[in-house]
Amino acid sequence: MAKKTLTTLQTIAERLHLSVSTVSRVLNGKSNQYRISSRTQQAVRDMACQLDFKPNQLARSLRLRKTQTLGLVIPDISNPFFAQIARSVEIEARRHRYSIILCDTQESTELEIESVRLLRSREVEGLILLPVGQQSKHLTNLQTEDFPVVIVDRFLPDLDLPYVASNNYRGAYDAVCYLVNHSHTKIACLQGLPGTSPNERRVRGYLDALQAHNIAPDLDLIRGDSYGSQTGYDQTRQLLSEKVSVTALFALSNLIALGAIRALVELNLRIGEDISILCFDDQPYLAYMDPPITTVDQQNTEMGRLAVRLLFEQLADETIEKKNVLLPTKFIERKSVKNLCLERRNKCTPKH
Amino acid sequence: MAKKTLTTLQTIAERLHLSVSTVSRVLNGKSNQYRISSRTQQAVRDMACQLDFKPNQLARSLRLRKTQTLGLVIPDISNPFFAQIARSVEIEARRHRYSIILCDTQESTELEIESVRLLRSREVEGLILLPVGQQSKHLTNLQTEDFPVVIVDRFLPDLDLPYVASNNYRGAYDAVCYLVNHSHTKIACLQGLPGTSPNERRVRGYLDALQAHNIAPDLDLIRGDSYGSQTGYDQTRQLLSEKVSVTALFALSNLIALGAIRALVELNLRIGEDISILCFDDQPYLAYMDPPITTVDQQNTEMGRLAVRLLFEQLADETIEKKNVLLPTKFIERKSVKNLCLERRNKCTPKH
DNA sequence: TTGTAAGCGTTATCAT
DNA sequence: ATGATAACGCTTACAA
Repeated sequence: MAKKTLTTLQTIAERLHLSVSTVSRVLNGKSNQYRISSRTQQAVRDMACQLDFKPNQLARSLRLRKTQTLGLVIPDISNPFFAQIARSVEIEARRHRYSIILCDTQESTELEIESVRLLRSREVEGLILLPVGQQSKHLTNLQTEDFPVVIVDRFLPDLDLPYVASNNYRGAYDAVCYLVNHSHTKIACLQGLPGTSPNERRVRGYLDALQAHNIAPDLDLIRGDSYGSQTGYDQTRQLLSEKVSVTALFALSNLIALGAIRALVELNLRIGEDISILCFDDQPYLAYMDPPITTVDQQNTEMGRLAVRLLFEQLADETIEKKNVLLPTKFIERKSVKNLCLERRNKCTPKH
Repeated sequence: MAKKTLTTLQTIAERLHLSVSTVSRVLNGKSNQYRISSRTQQAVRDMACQLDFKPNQLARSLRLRKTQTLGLVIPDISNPFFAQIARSVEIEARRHRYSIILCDTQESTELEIESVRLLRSREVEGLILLPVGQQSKHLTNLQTEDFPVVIVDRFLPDLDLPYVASNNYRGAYDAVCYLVNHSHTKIACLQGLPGTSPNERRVRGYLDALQAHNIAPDLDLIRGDSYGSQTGYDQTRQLLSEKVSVTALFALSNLIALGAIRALVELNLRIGEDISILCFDDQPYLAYMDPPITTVDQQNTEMGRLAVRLLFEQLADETIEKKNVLLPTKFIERKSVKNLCLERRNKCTPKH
């Protein structure tokens, strides 16, 4: 194999009988500042181009103590919800000439711990962290060392780190109001991962909306333990074998809804007729189902962009003014909820 | 703000009145090799732990000329197909203790060029590249400098770089055979991005399958110019307004199918009854549509894993034996294709 | 207008 | 069994 002889400042300098400093200065656009002759400038540039010189960012980073790199820690990049966030994070970071090191934690706190350590070891300047979310103590030192970080989606109640998330409470509250206004009172809640903030907020919104309409919540109607589709399927089958009076399902993720829908189809229940369904996280296909599914959409792209923006604010300012952002959700009405009765109930307003 | 005073080998060495070399050796598990006293070993380890020492990988990489990093270049990470590949790449890389720098090229060759340059500048040891795929000359120097790289999904005919992709030709061929065996002869092909290898191979499979059954292909039935859903919608509307006799649609991506389905619904055509549809790229929701959609599934996870494996083979061996892999697709029969006639046609076998 | 030299944090080579 | 030193490729005072 041909010897891999890479081009460095040294190489260029030698060929032109110059010092590395001069070459470095030219290539960093400091020619004017150092009054480098235009002849030299041209020669350096030409040679750099000719040799296809690529500055070694490693050396640069080491010297400058600046890596132009952010860490992105995500529970499951193959989940479209996370993938959309990842995309906007990458794009926004690149706008600032930063690169992204990606870690998929596979929904494991253990891998999350390892990932954060790894990324810090690689001297990333900051972290965009979508935590698994059920534990938080492994993140306390990020706080005490005030290492630049922005938490996204699932935040940690007992940790005071800046975050950006959807207004899950409000989104759920509004959704349940919508159901109630369509005269549903027996509404099951197919929840995601208990103990994670989006889940807790949504469940709280569900409960509060019911109470605001003087409907006594039945805690037994809250079922499930993960954001995946299997749970949606299992819980729906189980539930409908017990509680036949349920008229609507509120699924806390689109995958849960997918599972639920399969169960309903198997049970020969017509969606939007025999039973209504409504779910969190819009995805393109939901508009194409039969019937199209009514959803609570999150602003994924905005979430990613904002996270990066907040991170850069931390990197720039000495004064880290902790700023948390809750993005509004967007209710998308389609055809999966039946209006059981034509007269509307009283209008509703959320508590928080 | 508290001064950011990071712990280095130096710090530990000073505190223990040792040299950095000794500390380095202990922390790199070379204690035995250098016969370091167990007392020293213990002291070093304790201090490292106490100070929460994280070795600076930048310095390490620079010195060792080994970054333990791969570059992943992807046209659109928010596309579930790509996201699934990305995930398996990340997981497989991590198994080898490698990190991933992610670049989303937004389907732009220009950004692809920039990304490759950037990644090489960051001294990644190898590249997993999912090219935009319509141009290739900007990648020739990867070949001439034999920089370790594996191309995934879309490969470049005039470039001799190792790749892993699905057997798109065979997948399409089989799918069209299936349609023909269900007595369809007027089959439209809703294609993706022309000029990209998966598209060309699939179209070729489509044509060959028709010819193998003595059906003269009508080139006017091949429509479309991108993998997105808008194309699927537009082309389907257009097509059905012109060619009413078409009985089946073969969509070359699931997004195209989604668009097509919307068009069909709007036209009041019942899928699997009035018209049949079949598409590439299985996604979870396709099983839940009404009717469930028959698809040609690709082994995304395997593709990512294999790509990393091929890349590591390159990194290990001096002898770069170029190895290309075509993964078989998997035909998933559901309910979206109607059998127009009960007697079957003759069995089919592909040409390649 | 350009060169010299120190240093970023690590590891490898050669001493002792 | 441990230490001193050079080097990885780059930037930046400080010289000249």
